[in-house]
Amino acid sequence: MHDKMNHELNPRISADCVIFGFDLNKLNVLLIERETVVGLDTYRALPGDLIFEDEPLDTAANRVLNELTGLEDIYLEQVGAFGDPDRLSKPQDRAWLKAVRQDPDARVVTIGYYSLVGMNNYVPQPASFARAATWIPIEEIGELAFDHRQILEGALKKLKEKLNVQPIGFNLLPEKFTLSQLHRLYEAILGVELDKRNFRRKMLKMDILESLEERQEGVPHKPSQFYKFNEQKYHDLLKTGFDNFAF
Amino acid sequence: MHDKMNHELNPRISADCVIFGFDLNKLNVLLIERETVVGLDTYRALPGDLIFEDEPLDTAANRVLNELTGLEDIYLEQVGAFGDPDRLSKPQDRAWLKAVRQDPDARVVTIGYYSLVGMNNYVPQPASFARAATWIPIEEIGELAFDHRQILEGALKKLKEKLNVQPIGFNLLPEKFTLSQLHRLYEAILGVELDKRNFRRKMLKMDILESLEERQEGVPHKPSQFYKFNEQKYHDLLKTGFDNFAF
DNA sequence: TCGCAAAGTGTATTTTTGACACAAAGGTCC
DNA sequence: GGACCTTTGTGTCAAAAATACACTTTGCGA
Repeated sequence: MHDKMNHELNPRISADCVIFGFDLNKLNVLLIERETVVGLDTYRALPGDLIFEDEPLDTAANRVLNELTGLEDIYLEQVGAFGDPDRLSKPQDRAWLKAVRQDPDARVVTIGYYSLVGMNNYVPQPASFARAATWIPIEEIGELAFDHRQILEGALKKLKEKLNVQPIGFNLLPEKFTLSQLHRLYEAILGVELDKRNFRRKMLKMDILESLEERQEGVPHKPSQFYKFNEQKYHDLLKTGFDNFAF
Repeated sequence: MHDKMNHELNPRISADCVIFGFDLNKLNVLLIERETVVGLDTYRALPGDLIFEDEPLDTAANRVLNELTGLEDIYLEQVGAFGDPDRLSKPQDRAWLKAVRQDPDARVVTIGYYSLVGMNNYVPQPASFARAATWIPIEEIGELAFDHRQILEGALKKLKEKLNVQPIGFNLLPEKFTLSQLHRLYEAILGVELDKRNFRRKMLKMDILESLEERQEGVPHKPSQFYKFNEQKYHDLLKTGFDNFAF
């Protein structure tokens, strides 16, 4: 819209990111702790901040995420807009806003995003106003700042829906993984038990996994086979028409 | 956030509505024509406008929709936020904004919504800056104002997804309808052909329709049976756990 | 070597899907 | 009133998919 770049903050619009991670056991979410305002407890929060005036929304989400946690180049999927006029009105949040925002009373509409990352190859690097950035198991997440709890619920709902339509779970796993890990991942996300044999049969029938020579080592039980996701086969499958990814 | 009401416009955030209607034959969308700016053709547009400063997003969407088309008390589902910095930069749009907006250069992020209404019991009543409000068959919709085309595509995608998860189609039909009408509706939304017998079998097996005594009259062929949607049975079904609504 | 823990595997039954064609009803037109 | 047109409404069979279910294998540790 403007010819010159305008990297001022847009005081009315922010982006918040729900980053899911999987530690091969439980589903986690990346949360930050804000710099403490003296004399007040502070909630954990989703990484998020105001966008720039001339910045596309998803670019902003990525930038903000990077500034607060060090995560880079993540594919973010939009959850939606959250715009309750009272969404910033909890006392702790008001205090924090007064401390850091130019216009702490402004109404801000936020755009929620979510993504999946492998917890292994990423160590949170808090910066900016994030005093800490930590993976928290999803069942242990209590109250969050602002309406972040609501954004989280929305993201989780979208994630579940998506998982029944696209085999996105691989983004949460290391490149090599076992079928049991994938199985646990599906159970963690969907929040239900899935029969082991039926899960394996269906997953393998999709023919988007490649079994590797390698097997687990040093485990005190039968070592399991490693697999990797075959993106090529997946795309071919989509082209030839396939839709039955649900469990 | 504020104690006193603040019905000023928020110059940065708008709401746009994609209203789907079904004329028992084709899927339509409710579009408005803006007041013409002298000397310029103008595109059709989705009903939409800036929100108020203290207004929840969905309230705003409903208000705006009502002001432009007369539609009232519609359940609107969010499509998402659309915030490309260049989304208002087409020349026709710029001219129109200059004519009507206080701050025509402001960057505006819009929140898209969609809904389904019965075309029968509603006649568009254009008002405000809408010179006309008209149902347009979805295949005949050409270029739209701003990024409204993109919002429309997004809404249609959500609608399809939703239809495979919830039998929402009934909202588009009169209270009494025939299975053929419902069949055509599904085909219109999903954009595919569905086998008549298989469609009927599956739909009836859900046991959420009630067949009425009444049949069609005055049609030059075998008259068809009327049905109505049984909301009670539908909710019971959800409680006992059912998920196979897809076609 | 015994025990433990998780991996890995097959079958039988039921349910769902998909493909497919013809008779029934009512109006229209001559 | 009979021929014809249009849309409704119906059943079966075969293939595919879902579900339920239990025991053997492997490797480590004690």
